[in-house]
Amino acid sequence: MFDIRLIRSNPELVRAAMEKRNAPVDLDTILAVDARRRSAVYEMEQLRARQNKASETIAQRKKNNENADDVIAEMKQIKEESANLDLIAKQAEEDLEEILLSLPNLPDESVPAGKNEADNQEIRRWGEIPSFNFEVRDHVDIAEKLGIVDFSRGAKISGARFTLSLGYGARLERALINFMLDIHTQKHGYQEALPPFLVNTASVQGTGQLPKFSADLFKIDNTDYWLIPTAEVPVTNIHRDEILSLEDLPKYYVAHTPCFRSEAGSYGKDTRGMIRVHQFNKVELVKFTTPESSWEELEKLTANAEYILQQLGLAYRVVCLCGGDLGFSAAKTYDLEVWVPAQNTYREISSCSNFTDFQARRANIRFKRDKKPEFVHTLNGSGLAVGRTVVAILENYQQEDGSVIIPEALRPYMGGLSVIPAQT
RNA sequence: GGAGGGUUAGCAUAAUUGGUAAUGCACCGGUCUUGAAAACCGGCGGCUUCGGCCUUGAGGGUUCGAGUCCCUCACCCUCCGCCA
Repeated sequence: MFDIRLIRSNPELVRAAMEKRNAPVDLDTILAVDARRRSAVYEMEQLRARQNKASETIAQRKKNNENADDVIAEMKQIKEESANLDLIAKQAEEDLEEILLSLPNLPDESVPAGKNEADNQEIRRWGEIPSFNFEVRDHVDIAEKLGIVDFSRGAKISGARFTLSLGYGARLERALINFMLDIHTQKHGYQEALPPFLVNTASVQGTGQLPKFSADLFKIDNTDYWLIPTAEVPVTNIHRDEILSLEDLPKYYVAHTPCFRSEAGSYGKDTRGMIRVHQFNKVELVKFTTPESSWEELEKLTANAEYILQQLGLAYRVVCLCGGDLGFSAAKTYDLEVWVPAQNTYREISSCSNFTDFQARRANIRFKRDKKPEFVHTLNGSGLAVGRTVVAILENYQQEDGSVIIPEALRPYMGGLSVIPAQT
């Protein structure tokens, strides 16, 4: 949520920031709505003040057993006047709120300018891209041959963009989930959370998916429940409408949940395989921090996600999203992109963002260190997207005979298995 | 699903027939003190055009006036029923 006072006091800064995002806004209209709202509210308050005075008089007279009919008559008249004013003021407030809720976060100064994905800035690379002396297969071929993912039955049970993992495929997902959770809880100091997968409208608005992006979400009919598109939603909302104490910060949570996405508008994109599906597993990292420490915490969070890829021996690069590619709520985002051999390119496997006080303002998450409560900063990042990690492992560790080597760090979680054997 | 009880500031607790939210703890500032504690004084939810306005789970209604009465909804607790 945007702070209207920032727009009032520094419209040029806001204008420049939104241009960087490639999402120019009509600040004059906003300021006009704000002015309208302020004068309407002021007018209404003046009338209220009269009302309160008269009301006091009535109470006083009644106490003294005096007649108050004249004042009551006056009050009735004021009431009629105020009904209309009240409506105007409320409408103006709603108008402004609607606009403010639809404004994206301000990008940080360090975010590179740019229109889209092509303008993102590569920060660093890690690991060696594997070379194969045979024709590489994509994860769909590999998985089907191994009998560990059944795409057609996934489609039969539910529809397109749903997968059914079986045997070692299901085991591999479970192993990855446990592996990631163990590292983040034991090595990186995150508290494990297992949140609800259905959340109410207030929660989805708190993290910024609503009201603008309802089309990306699944909604349960006849209820106020939405399927979570990421654990970010329930976990960030753990502290909605709360005031934390300074000693509570920073707070680290890690959660594994399935994620549900409608993928509206992605027709024709990644239609094959498990890169883009309606339901996938993800281990998510969420942080609540003080404003002054959030940038440092973003670097640490990103490093925590990278550590998983390093342990798995998967080559990746870190990319800083440019203004035009930045998500609605984020002030800055690093994407981790893992090497996908069959596509001969890097693909997103984690997205680590600092939301500054944007979500905290919407969800009313504060902390107290002096007199006044202040908004916390929230951050989150995938640590990692499990389905895409499976894709990366299958493709990067494939062997000519169709078998797939299990990365060493993962073997304890696979009952000691070192290779998913080829089917004969 | 049924019956009953509840939701007031960071926390905890008040508020005759409807008369305009009181108090304690915690916290912050001050006085006092070598320093601290205690005591005392002030502050202690949001907004403000500094006149004020708003705030008792949410939204409506009745009324000149609602924490209080009525309706709808959410959540919590207890019991009954059903259930993995």
